[in-house]
Amino acid sequence: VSDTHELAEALRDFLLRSHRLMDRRMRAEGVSLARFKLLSFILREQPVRSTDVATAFGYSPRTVTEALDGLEREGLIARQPDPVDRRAKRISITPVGETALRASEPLRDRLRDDVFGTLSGEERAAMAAALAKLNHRLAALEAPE
Amino acid sequence: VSDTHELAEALRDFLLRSHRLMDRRMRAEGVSLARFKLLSFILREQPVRSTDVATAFGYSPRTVTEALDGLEREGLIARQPDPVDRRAKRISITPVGETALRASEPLRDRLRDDVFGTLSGEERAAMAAALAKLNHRLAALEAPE
DNA sequence: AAAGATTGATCTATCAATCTTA
DNA sequence: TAAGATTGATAGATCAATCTTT
Repeated sequence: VSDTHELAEALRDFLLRSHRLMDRRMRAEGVSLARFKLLSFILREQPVRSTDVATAFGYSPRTVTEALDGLEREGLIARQPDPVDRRAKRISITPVGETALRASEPLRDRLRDDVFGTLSGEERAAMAAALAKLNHRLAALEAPE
Repeated sequence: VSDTHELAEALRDFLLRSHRLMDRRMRAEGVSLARFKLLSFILREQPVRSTDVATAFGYSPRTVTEALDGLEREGLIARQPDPVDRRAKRISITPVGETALRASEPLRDRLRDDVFGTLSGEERAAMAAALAKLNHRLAALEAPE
């Protein structure tokens, strides 16, 4: 297939650089992008279990425990024993965590719009459609039974 | 700006998952995707310095030293003192490294074509054009003087 | 046996600091 | 002073193994 090489490179380049930019700026005024996403999810779905986070984000269990440890260490979330299942813990966001989340939200939105705003509505739609195809194909390759 | 949220999520989701897939499969028969890229560059440009690698990939110096340490530990590359600049080292690929690189190449190409092959030529071209715009915009934001 | 959570070892990446040489 | 390379501390992600409870 022609020209997939350059396309893949450009895609990876964009991810790496946009992630670096957003992370750097967001961290300076509150929470990193990765933490922002976790906190958003926890706020929306709380009380939530570790395994729910892993499923929702497609992360490995290890990644989630590690991330939650960090958030808990800084008092942004709390873990409490699940009253009905003694294997599980219920994760909730703290007032400190909610404040940090709210503080970072406008910056995140502004940066994202700054970047994606260079595309026209048609271009964004075309890109979304292409990504949907790609993600669908990827799902097929991941589970090749 | 409308619908940038879903677009950004889809993009991030695709990159995370495609990277995981390629890395898993490639590692099983040779080298990871990240190492593959480094080895390709070193093979093409050798003898090369650490700072050249950092510049070419947009990586931090720390990332490069760490990566080269790993490659050297497994005998895929060698570092030698630069004869004319005693601060520098010249990095070259070893026969073992070249073999590992060649072994992984077909797999990498096949996987990439498997994924991107679901898009038509027009779709790939549109996506490449959009990414070029995005990367250009990102560069402007990175250096905001 | 399977599910929920954690831990150990490792890779890829960052920032910030340091050391040597130019 | 600046450039080339390294090191220390840390974040974010993987796989594989373990421990407790269902």
